[in-house]
Amino acid sequence: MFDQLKKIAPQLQGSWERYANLYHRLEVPAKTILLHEGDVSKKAYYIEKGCLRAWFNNKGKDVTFQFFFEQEGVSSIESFRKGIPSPITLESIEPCVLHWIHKKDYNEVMKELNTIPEVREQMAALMLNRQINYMSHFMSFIRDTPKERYLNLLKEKPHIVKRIPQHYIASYLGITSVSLSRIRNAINK
Amino acid sequence: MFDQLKKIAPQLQGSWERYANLYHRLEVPAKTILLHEGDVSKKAYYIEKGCLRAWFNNKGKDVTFQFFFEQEGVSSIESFRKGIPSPITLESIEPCVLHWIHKKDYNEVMKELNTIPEVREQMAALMLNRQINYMSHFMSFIRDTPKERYLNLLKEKPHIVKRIPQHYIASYLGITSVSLSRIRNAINK
DNA sequence: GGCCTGCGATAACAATTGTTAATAAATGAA
DNA sequence: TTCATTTATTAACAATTGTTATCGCAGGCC
Repeated sequence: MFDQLKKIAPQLQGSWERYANLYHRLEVPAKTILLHEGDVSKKAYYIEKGCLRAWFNNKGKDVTFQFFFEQEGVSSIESFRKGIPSPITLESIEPCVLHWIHKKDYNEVMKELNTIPEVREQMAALMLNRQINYMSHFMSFIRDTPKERYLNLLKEKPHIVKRIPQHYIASYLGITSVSLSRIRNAINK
Repeated sequence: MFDQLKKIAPQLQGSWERYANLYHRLEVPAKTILLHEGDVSKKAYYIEKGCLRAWFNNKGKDVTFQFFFEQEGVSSIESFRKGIPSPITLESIEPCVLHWIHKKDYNEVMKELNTIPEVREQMAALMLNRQINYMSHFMSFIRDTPKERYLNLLKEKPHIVKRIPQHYIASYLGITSVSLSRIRNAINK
């Protein structure tokens, strides 16, 4: 779970085990809600096995916002870090093996890690990359047609198309499942 | 230019003037390009007066990505911070009074500021907020219709609608200027 | 003033997407 | 296995948006 950080800050030696003990293992079936839209998030998750989606309710329909897979950390970042109501729901798509940490413990770990300049830089770089990812994802929405977005997804993130039910992908692409079905049909010709 | 930071780190007293001297004043007419798509950014700008837009070329048409106004810092963040070719062009919309700083100097200032925990926290919070802004902007694209996005813009950021030519706003909303004109016509009834 | 350019509105038609509904296939649980 | 639920496809029609082109207006520049 801390593989990357261990390389950067080996001087923390004994601390890693202590950190790992703050995480709690959790197995959940598919379609389990881990955080409800509107609630304040107190837990951050790490995915050992399975996948999740973040979605929100829009006029009675659910709109999928993002997917998460193995070896990824998951939270409603604004809710978890700022203590405000979450704009999104977190839900398992497949049966999952997760590890969660309480906000209180997470903050303690971060406090310690932040004393190490190398780790701090690494964290800042991670945040920058996350921001750049959101920006380029957003750019594709004002640049490309739904058909182009689907073809991009097939090329750039085929694991999503292979693993995620199509109607979730449709709303992730900003279209209806009917329209995605038509687009797929048009491509196979 | 450092108003916010002065409150957080008054102990830097004499440094502010030194920092301010690293900035160069620059006046430009409208439609001046400050950074070309594909070039590596070496300068970050601060807007004293006027406004800019970030746009990129898509199949011969330019697509506006973001607007910037007075008292805002502007750069192609991935190009400036990571030294990679910029995915966007920066261009003035109105005649502007700008202040720019060279990357080398910027890094020096940041190095000093990063030694102060309070400033570091403030910077991290700023980055977090930027990311949250991009996320919620993106959410509006998979949630709302073009008409709803325009109505949101009118409500949330009326200064953009008042000040920016309509065809730039259209591509910012992900639609053509013809379609935006139709939407405006439909609203006025 | 006269001219050019940029900007916005509108029309006509093509293309795409949304909506609703019906159906079929796949999946999962008892 | 059987049954119920979920998921994907297709059709028909409505609504929206894109494309192309024309027109009028206002601002800036000579």
